[in-house]
Amino acid sequence: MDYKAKEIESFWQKYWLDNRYFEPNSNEDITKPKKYVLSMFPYPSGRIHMGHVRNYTIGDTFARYYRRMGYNVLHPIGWDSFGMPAENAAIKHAVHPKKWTYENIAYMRNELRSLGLSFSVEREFATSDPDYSKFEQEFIIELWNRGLLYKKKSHLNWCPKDQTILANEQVIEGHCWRCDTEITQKEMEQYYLKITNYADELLADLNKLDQWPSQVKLMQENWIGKSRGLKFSFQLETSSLSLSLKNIEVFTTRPDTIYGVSYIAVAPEHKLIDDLLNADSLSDEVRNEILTIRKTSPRDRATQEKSGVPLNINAIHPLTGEKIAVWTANFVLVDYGSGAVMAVPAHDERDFDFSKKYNLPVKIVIKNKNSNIETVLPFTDDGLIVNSDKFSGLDSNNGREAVIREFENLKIGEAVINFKLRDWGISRQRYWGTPIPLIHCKTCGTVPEKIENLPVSLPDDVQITGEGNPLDHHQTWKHCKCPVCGGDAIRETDTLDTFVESSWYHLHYTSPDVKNIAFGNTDYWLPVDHYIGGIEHAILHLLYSRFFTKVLRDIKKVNIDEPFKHLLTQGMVLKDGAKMSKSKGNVVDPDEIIEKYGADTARLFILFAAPPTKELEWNDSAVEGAYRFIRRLALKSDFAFSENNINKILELPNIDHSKLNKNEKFARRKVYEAYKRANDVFSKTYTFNTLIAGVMEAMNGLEEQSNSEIWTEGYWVLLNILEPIVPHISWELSKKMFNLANLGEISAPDEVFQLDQITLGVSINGKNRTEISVSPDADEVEILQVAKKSVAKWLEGKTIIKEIIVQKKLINLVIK
RNA sequence: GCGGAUGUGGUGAAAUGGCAGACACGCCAGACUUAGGAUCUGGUGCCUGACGGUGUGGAGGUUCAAGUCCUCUCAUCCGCACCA
Repeated sequence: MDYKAKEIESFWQKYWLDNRYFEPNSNEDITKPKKYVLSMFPYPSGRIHMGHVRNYTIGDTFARYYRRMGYNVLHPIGWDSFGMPAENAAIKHAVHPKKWTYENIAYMRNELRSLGLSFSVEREFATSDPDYSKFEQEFIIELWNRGLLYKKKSHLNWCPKDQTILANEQVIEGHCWRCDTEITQKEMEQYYLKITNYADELLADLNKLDQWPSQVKLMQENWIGKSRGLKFSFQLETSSLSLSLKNIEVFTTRPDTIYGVSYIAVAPEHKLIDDLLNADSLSDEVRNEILTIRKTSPRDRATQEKSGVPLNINAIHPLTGEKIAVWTANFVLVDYGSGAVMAVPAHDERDFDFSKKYNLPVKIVIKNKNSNIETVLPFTDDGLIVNSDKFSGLDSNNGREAVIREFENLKIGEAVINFKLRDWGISRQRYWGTPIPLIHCKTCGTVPEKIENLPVSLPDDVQITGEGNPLDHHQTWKHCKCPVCGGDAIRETDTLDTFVESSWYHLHYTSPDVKNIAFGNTDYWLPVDHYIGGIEHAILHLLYSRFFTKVLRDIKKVNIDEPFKHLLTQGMVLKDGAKMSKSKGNVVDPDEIIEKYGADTARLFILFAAPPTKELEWNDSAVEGAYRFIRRLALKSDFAFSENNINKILELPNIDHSKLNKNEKFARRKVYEAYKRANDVFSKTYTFNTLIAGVMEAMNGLEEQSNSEIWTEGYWVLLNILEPIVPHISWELSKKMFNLANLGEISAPDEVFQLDQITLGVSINGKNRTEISVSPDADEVEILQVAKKSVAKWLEGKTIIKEIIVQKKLINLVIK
């Protein structure tokens, strides 16, 4: 048969669509086992790229495999369609974000279809659809009512010219990306989700994710950053001053170094500084220094040299009563712990650098346990406590507990747990996002919109210029009535971070009616069995969706703790050793590849060139190779089935294995080995490249013989294996030859794996010398006899001191 | 700096501690061809004329046996980056 990729592919794509072949069975009394396969949904940027092709091909391969194995498969797609690029396009090309977004979706939907991806059409949605916003706004209101959503002031990048907030990536070397104006920090009220309430559970439940890559779990663990330590206060010597603050609270994970404190450092934003500025007790020089640091963004501070100023005020060490100087320093973070640290320069690198710069005292309180080794400062490891009164002589571990107990007994401190994880800021001062469904009323305060008024939809009549927030300028949208008292009120003009939409879209796909129902049979469909996406989402998206799942569980919407059972993080697609990008000019356009070779070739190459988790190097001639293989598959089908044959073959031919010759037996074995390997790959290793190699070996084996029944059987099995990988050609041939009867489960006959002769390697002292061929029933004595004979020339004049036989593999003779 | 991953032919890559390089790309030689960027046959880690030797970033170690396990080290990539 000739291979005409285009004809075959468009025929089957239409066939699948017309027959609703990819729609899951949504009857409520579902008895079939299910699989939920999900590739991360795309942002509709305009055109698909090779990363998408890889992502969706991997997902599709799982989905098709499970369908073939008889599962009820949910394999949906949608669009993460809110976000900044639409507004950028609006600014640049004067096109409305909605128009731009939905046109992109229409185009990309066709691109994905041309790859033969088996997505459910009926469950597709875009997160910018008002129906989706409606459900999301309901959750947001619920969270507000439960106190999990709250307002807090925080600092944002502000462009004074455009009167707009800028995202970090819009700030280029401290200047606005549009107008190049120097940005400033502006304090504004922002909305936060209390993800920190779930910090402990998010950390602990990582242990349940046994099918996640360990490095993703580790990244999340570090991001959550749990640490245990001592919280206590230093009394301030404030006799000469009237300050509202009488003491400074600090947090330390090293209570064992408590006797080594030589100064205290507070963050420049610490309340104590406000007090001192108000009390006017600081010199102009110190005051200016503090104000300079305060103006510096946290990002810049991180790269600067450590610096600070003394505040000319002392604190009292709670155990020794010593006076300790209080400083402010640029490296102390205001929003971690209590915004102040006890500095132990001898045993902390930051404190050490700082003390060196300002000549502050350094007191050694920890020594290396091996006393022969001189202690090089700063010594930050655990060790033996010295110079610490009654704690001297303890090791760090015991010392920490002892000091904590002492503070707790004296009721001047306590053991506490701290997290690096901060609450999730979800408000954005942008147009193209889900409106936050809250209303500000002068008498009632901030109140949620009535549920029956949802969704709060975006107004279409806006001008997007990049200056200010269009919603804030829209008078008829902005002004409304208070849902509580009916008085004049103002809508919240902030919209939600798009990470909110992507935190629960996987749950919405369970709905058989995505426009009207938030969730379908969640108990049946959840969790997602295979989630496929880029490693770049290892922290934020995956943490937020885990969080959101737990929140929705707590408000009784779903009944699971973790949303994604198996996570497969795909590698990047490279060309010439670098990530494909326009600026490098190394982009390969999926549409062109499909046009030239067809979708099956693109899919086969992408799965064959590397295992899915590794980087994939694009190689034009290897793509040709993939194409050649598919064409060979089409051409050689003539050996298995004649097109003149009107009767299709509806069951496997009955082959008498014992009557076959060597090559025929070999071909059969290779075919069924490929089948076995395919099942292994889908259930354990996910290395589709080796599965394809197995199929190629089987094809090579078939070509070494000419028995047409074996060809027929070979095609029956190989098309079955290949269907998830190269669906179009597989359906085309399966239909022609077998009326699709081969696309179900297959059982491999045992006889094909039985060998007449087995080959064993013979080694001497571990070095491979030759190989022998024996009957599979040969006993050890016989095997050794043959083996020794085969290596006689190496044994001459030597004595064998050990004989090792590894079943079906090799013989190793140790000689002297 | 901390953490993680990866290092195997000319290239992409295979290999439950058991014959390293399966499968492909490329290359070489040949066949069929007016022609070949089609197809088919054979070859292809490196050194050597051959016997043979050698070989999985480098150095050690464990083992009858190491790409695989352990220690140290180098390189590349990725993530986090003052979290007290």
